Amino acid sequence: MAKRKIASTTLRSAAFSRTRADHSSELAEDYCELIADLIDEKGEARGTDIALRMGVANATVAKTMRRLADQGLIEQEPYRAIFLTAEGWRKAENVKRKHAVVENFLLALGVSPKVAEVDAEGIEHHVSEETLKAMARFLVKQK
Amino acid sequence: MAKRKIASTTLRSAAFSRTRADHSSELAEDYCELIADLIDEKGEARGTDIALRMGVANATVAKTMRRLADQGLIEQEPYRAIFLTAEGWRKAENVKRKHAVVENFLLALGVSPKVAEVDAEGIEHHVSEETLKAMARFLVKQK
DNA sequence: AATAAAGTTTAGCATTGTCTAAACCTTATG
DNA sequence: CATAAGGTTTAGACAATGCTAAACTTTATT
Repeated sequence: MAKRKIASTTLRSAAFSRTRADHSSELAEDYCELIADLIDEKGEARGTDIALRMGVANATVAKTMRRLADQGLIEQEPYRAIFLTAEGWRKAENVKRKHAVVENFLLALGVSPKVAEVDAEGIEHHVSEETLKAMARFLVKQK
Repeated sequence: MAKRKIASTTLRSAAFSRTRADHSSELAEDYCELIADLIDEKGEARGTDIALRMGVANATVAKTMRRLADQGLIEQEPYRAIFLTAEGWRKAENVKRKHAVVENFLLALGVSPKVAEVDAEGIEHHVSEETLKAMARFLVKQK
C-alpha cells in the first residue's frame, strides 16, 4: 500500500513537472509554427506580422526573438526579417504535424470546426507520441 | 478572399490568446485539484504535502497560496493548514471532472494507463466543454 | 519545561512574458 | 534626396512562477 502511494505520488508529481517544463517550450513552438507559416505564405516573417498574429506587442516579439535566437531556433540580422534554423524548422514541422492530427481527430469526433481549431492549439503541446498514434489509428479506422 | 484571410487570422490569434490566458488559471486549477485531493485523503492540506506533490519548494507554495487566497480560492490562517473556499471547490471539481473524462477517453482510445494519466494532466486545462461532450459521447457509445 | 525537529513564512533574487514609450533604422513618397 | 511613414529595437516597468537561505512558529521528544 505504501508502495502504491509512493508510485502514484511520484507519477503525479512527474505529470505536474512536465506541465511546467512544457510551458517553456510551448511558446517557442507556437512562435516557430507561426514563423514557418509566414515564410510559407510570404517568403519571410516580419516582426510586425508575428506580433499581429500572436496578438502581442512588437516589443514582446523582439524580446522573444532574442531568446529564440539564443536557443538556436531562429536567425536574424538587425532590422531584417526572421528565419528559422534547421532546428527551428524541425520544431515547427513537429508541432504542425501534431496540430493537424489533433484537429482532424477532434473533427472526426464531431467537434465543430472553430472549437476544434482552438482546442487543437491548446492541446497540441501536451500530446505524447503514443496518444498521437492512437488518434491517428482512430482516424484511419473511421475513414 | 481578403475577408477570409482576416477571419482566419483572427481565429488563430484568438486561439493563441486563449492559450496564454489559460496559463494564468492553469496553475490555480492544479493547486485546487491537489488541495482537494489532500483534504479528501487526510482531512487537510499542509504546505509541505503540496510542495512534495507539486515537486516545488515550500516557499513557492507559500507564495502561490497568497495569490490563491487573494483570488478567493483558498482560506488559511498563518501556520495552519489550507482549505478551499466554495469557489476553490468548484474549480477543483470542475478540473477533476475534466481530468476524468479525458483520461477515460484516452484509455478507451487505447493509450496506456501511465501515458493517459500524464497526457490527461496536460490536456485537461485546454479542453472546451464541446470537446468534452464529444469525448463523453464516444465513451458512452463504446460501452 | 527545555530543546530539537519539522513546518511555515519572509526576503531577496532570477527568468519569462507582457506592456508602453522613446529611439532608431529602412523604405517609400513627393 | 529630404522627409514622412512604417517597422524594429531598447529601456524600463510589472506580474507570475520558481529558487535558496534565514527567521520564525508549532509540534514532538526527552
